[in-house]
Amino acid sequence: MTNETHNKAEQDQDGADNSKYVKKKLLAIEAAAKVFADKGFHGATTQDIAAEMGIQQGSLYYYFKSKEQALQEVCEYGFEHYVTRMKKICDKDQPFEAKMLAIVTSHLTNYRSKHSAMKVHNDQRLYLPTERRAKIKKLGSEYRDLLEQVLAEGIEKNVLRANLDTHFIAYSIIGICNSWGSNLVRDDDLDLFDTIEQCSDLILHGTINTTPKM
Amino acid sequence: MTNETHNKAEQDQDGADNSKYVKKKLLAIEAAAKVFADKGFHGATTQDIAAEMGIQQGSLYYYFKSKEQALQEVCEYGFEHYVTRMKKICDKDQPFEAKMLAIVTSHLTNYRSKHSAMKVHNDQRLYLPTERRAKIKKLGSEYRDLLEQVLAEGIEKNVLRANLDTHFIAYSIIGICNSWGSNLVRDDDLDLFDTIEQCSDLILHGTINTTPKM
Amino acid sequence: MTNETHNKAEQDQDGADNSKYVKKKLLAIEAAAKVFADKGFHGATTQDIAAEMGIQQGSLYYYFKSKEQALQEVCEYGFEHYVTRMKKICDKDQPFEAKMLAIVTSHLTNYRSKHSAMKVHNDQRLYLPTERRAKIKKLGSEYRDLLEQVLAEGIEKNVLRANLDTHFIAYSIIGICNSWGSNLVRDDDLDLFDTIEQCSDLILHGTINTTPKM
Amino acid sequence: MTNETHNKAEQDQDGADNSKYVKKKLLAIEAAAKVFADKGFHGATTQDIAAEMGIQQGSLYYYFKSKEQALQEVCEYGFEHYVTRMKKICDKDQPFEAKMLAIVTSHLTNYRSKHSAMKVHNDQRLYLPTERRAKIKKLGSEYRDLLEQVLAEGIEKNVLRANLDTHFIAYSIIGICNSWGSNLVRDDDLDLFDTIEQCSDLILHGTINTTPKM
DNA sequence: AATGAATGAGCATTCATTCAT
DNA sequence: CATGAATGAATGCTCATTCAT
Repeated sequence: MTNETHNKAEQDQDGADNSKYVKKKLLAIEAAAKVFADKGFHGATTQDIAAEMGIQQGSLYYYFKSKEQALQEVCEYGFEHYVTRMKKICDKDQPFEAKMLAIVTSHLTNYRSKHSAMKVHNDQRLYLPTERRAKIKKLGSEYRDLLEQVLAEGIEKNVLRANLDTHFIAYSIIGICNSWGSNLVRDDDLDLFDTIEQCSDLILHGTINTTPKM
Repeated sequence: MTNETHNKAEQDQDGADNSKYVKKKLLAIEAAAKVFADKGFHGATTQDIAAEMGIQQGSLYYYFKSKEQALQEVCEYGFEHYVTRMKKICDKDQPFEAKMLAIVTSHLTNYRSKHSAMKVHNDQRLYLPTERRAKIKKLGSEYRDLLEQVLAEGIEKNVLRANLDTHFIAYSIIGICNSWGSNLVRDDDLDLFDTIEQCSDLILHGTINTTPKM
Repeated sequence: MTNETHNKAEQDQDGADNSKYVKKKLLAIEAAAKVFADKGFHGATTQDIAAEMGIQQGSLYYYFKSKEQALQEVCEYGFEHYVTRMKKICDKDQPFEAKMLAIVTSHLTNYRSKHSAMKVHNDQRLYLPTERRAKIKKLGSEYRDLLEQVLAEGIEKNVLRANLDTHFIAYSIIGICNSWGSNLVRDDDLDLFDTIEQCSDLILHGTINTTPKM
Repeated sequence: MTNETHNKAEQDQDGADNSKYVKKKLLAIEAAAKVFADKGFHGATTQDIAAEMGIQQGSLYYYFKSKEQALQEVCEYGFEHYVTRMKKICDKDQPFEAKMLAIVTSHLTNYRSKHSAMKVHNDQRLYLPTERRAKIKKLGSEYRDLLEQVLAEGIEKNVLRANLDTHFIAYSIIGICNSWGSNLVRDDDLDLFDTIEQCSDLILHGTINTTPKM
């Protein structure tokens, strides 16, 4: 619990009807996310973020103690429900293919809804000092671990090839999904469900034609 | 004799024995690449680059007219032999699998040799103003086009599944390779050839076990 | 509410009680005028201007968007009430000699009150890019036109010699006045009214003795 | 005689056949004059001057020890034959009107031939530190003194009005001439001899019509 | 809850100057 | 004579941050 200062920017859950603050804080995070996504952390100015919110530059400090904290919060926000959702998917008793589809869907859908924050998480989190990255890192490994478990299960059940390196495949899946996630953010015309389907298909079946040649 | 401008930073191809300049200019590009890769374009300072080269900040402007131009040159440098190599691979008369392996090898090897410049190209080129990105963009599409051709060939020869969307697959391959490329840059212990093999395998065969269950 | 830009330096006429800003902005213009007059536009630093105001260098940019804009505003300020006053003089129904005296008085008095700004207008306005000079140019021609009209009237009424080139004389009057204006700025001991009288006398009667020789 | 250093830039009259150096040095002064006239002392760069001469920036230091020295030499060069010529005019036994015409002619002609240097002398000499201005100042007062003598003579001979303040008139004449000199530099279409005539006429006869009204 | 005003450190860039070759 | 290479100090400008109101 941060009880060192009484700066509003540090107390997030006062319990009472600070609902107005909470709502505006969310807007602040989203504004920061958008601006960081567009210009990068160092390329963005607090003035940019304030303008995006429609407030004055100085007022921003009511919501964030510093620019760095804004980045941290954006990254955490972009990753928040992520692991939670992944856990739910893992816990369900479903065939491997269904799980994989659910995972890809979850990943890419997140890009479309919290797009900016996700992009910021992927591209800009490295500009945070190590201390600030702790929570984000933990979430990241949790996510990867869960994914690896799903893959291990697949192998065990003989659905996946026995010689697969689950660590490698997990990274690759995340890589493909992030890559398409960026495209989804950049290109509004790109169809979400089509992309999901194609990603899953590639991950599952690769590109080689396995039906016997005639 | 270029007697309109005497700024070395503007003349790139004098032909004569300006080999000393050319050599140091290359060092400048590599220093800039390293610094941009580490800190991002906006997070890096010209002082950082100069320090990396072992010269004074002001002297850097003997080699680059501006920080932006440095970024441009790094991006172009990182992509230079890229398309050339891809063309060579495409022109050879080889089975599809061999070509794909060659492509992945080329892509990932480039990351290890010109690692920083490649990373900068991928992550920072968007911070260049559109005019400066023209050449880079052209190289990018050429690369993608060549890759799509290879895939189309594979489909035609019945090596690849007929229902593949070459555009989608091309993007995905580039996505996986860049994702692993970043890992190769970040983690020196990662084995290059192992990574190459696993990437190719995933792209070709996916994850699903196709041998009949017993 | 201007909510597109929140840079004070861009909003000049808010109307409301931004009187504090307006007052300090005026001080800023006068400080800039003094410094530009002393050291020339390129020889002056923003640090000089800030020091003259007693604020920090960076704070200067709250009042001016750029050094160039400061020069522009100083020039316009130095010329502002100028044409207005000239118009009033022209409109009055007075004999030519009285008008000419009024014009010289107005010109030289302005040097003493807004001395620096006037000097800057005369000596430094050429360092402004053409776009920034538009308003200043317009004011300048208006001034000259009015002066030429006064002269034309004088000729018409047979007070002035018929063979005078009004354009040439107008330029010359401005030349003499500016020349003495500079002296007035440089030398505080110079008597304003004496200078005015002598200037008018020279312009009107030249130097030649017209009383018949004995 | 400066015999402290052996820098070529300080030895001007070696006696031998340094005619090549002398010629190029003159070109250097004229190049500096042009550039200073266009951009002002502080606005001009040594690179500009070198470019104007067609040499490299570093090579300029063969001709000038410093930028300031270049300014000094330009100013002196622009004023050099000036006083000499004035002396010749004064010494001749001519009626006052002829002398005045000769003076104005000399002044304005100089602007057309050494135009840039003259302009620099007038507008930029103040940016020199006091020590460097000694010679220029001396020349300036000599010039003014001679002019005042001519005027005093005119009064004595009853050609000029007895109540004239020679000091004031001398300054005014210089003021008018410089003002038109600048115009001559700026506007190539302006007719030199027409300007000379009109200036003399204004100085001598003023603007007032002295012929009795009918 | 928000803002206007100010700050001060940092940054890209310029430029006069030097000097070995 | 001339240049290429380098320097380092200065300068315009930006921006995160603070704080009284």
